[in-house]
Amino acid sequence: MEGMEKSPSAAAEQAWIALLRSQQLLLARVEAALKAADLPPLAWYDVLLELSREPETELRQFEIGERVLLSKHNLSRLLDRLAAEGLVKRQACDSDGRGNVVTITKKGLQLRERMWPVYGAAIKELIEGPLSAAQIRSLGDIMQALLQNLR
Amino acid sequence: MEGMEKSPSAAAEQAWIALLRSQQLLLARVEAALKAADLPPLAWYDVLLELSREPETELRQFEIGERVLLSKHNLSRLLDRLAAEGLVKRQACDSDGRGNVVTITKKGLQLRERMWPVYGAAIKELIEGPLSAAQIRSLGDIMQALLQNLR
DNA sequence: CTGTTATAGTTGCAATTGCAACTATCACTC
DNA sequence: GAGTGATAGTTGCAATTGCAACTATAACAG
Repeated sequence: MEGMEKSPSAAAEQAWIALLRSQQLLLARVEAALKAADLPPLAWYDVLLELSREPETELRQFEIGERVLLSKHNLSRLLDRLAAEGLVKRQACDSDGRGNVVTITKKGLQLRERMWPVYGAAIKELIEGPLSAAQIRSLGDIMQALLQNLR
Repeated sequence: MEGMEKSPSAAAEQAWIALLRSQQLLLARVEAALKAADLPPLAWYDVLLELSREPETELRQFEIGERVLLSKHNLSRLLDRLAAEGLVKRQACDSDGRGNVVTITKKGLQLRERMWPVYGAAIKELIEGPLSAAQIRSLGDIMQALLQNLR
């Protein structure tokens, strides 16, 4: 009764564990690189990046939350910090009295630009270093497939 | 001057982002599955698993830390919780007066066994569901390569 | 031995996260 | 337009994490 197993195959288990570990270590490396350069954590970058895609456009808070995968209360307080640093501006939304719209400030744009070289270099080293171009493509495809499955 | 770029290629960046996102979502799914079954978080499983590989053998605290990728103070307190629940036993090490040795209890073994079906089913669904056998092999290989690079 | 440095682990404190409860507005139905 | 349920966001509180300082032992050089 092959297909009825509820446990994963050995290959899947091994891949899962390697995925878990490497992700943990990769993330730690990136965070360490940012910290070493006296820069804020990755979560700040993510939010700033989303906002800087179209710097003029206001984003609703929940839109940011969807893109960055942050729970709303969590995002609420992250934005508190970002706003306190003058990196974003949060205003009441006139078309929806419950909500806020958020825009990035000049200072926020600048910070994101300062973060990117450090972040980018880390990605380059950690991904392009050990992997061939074919592997990178393959990694991208596989991760996309995993993501599809999570919708 | 192609090779001198400090930014990652578009493919590498895309793969990185997909990796980041999928890992985040996968982990959330697994944790949610455990919680839904009234089971403790994944970190507990990891520690219990390492200890249950040879249930008779005592492990030094730092050995657990190495295998589970947990900072020492973090592990120290996680073991506090596990010990408080009677899942592990922590004793002074006689061959090294600074250290502790940790063993898993019957109750700890039983908990790990109760966790595995839930965890395993989640892995099966999340990894084997969307990926072909070849992709799973490929994923394992790629993650290994990334890990190698992190030594 | 004695002094120095490294290792194992714990603890206090601040920052972050997760959860549940709460407020306010919106959208929809009757 | 009053009532109901959903949505956007905030807040309080407890649990977890990260960091730095601390204790105690070990290991090693002279």
